[in-house]
Amino acid sequence: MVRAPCCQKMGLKKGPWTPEEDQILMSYIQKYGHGNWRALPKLAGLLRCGKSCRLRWINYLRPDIKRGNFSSEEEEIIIKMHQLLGNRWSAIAAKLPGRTDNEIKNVWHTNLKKRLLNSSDTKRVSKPRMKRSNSNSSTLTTSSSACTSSSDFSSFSEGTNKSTMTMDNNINIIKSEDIESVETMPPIIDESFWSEATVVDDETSTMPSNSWTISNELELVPPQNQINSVETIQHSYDYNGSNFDDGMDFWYDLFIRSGESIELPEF
DNA sequence: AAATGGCACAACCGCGTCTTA
DNA sequence: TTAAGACGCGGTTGTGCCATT
Repeated sequence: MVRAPCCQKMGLKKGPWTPEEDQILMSYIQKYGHGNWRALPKLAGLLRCGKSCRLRWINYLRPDIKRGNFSSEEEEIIIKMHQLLGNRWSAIAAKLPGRTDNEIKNVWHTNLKKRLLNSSDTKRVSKPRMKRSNSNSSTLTTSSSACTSSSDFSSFSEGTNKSTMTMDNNINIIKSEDIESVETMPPIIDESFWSEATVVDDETSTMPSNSWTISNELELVPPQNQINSVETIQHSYDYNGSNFDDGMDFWYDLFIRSGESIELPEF
């Protein structure tokens, strides 16, 4: 399939928007809505491509855009969410009403990233991964491929040849060729895995020895009686999974409550 | 005062995903 | 089921402003 470039038509304007163009776009959308972005510029009388109009509206003209510097609270949320989600700017933006993904991305690259690098060498910044004790770590992958369905994970248990196996809620599974024994597979996890997870206060609760837990370092810790299993089977969180938003509120809450650990349901 | 470098922000580009016919 | 179009996202680039030399 051949994709026609968005702005292939000659004569379409590029570059900074003028106040007049802004006005035209704003009044058109306020009057008719944006509908079909591709058709919008023609209908509105703008010499821009639909993509450019969409971006201008979303990043600048929308009435609910919040202007001004980011508050320290907002920056804190961005940092924490970035630890959790990686460069999923739109997902991060969803947690900051009035802020756009582009804006957050800019703030991150020009400000927060450097600050974080300077702040501490020891503090964890990278994507958290499950603890692993397998020395053959180089064979493991952290694919960013999108999760598809929990059945993928089930089929993995049956010993397919897929190079990477993924499942809902973004537990990403390593290459099947790294797996030596099906007996060492972790239990199959379905959608209830996350929704049933509960937050446990470290101060007052004792973790059951047969439950998987998430440490304050956000690493998935196996139950003590399954420690040996994780020598051959490893999970890692897939922050780029396209279905991740479903469970994001849960993770967001977890981060906001940083310092607590959570208990996952028994498999 | 002019030149230069760095920063912040807006906008573009390419690609993956979703939707529709 | 599949091709085509539209949308949305993340990476990158361009540009203007400001501080420094």
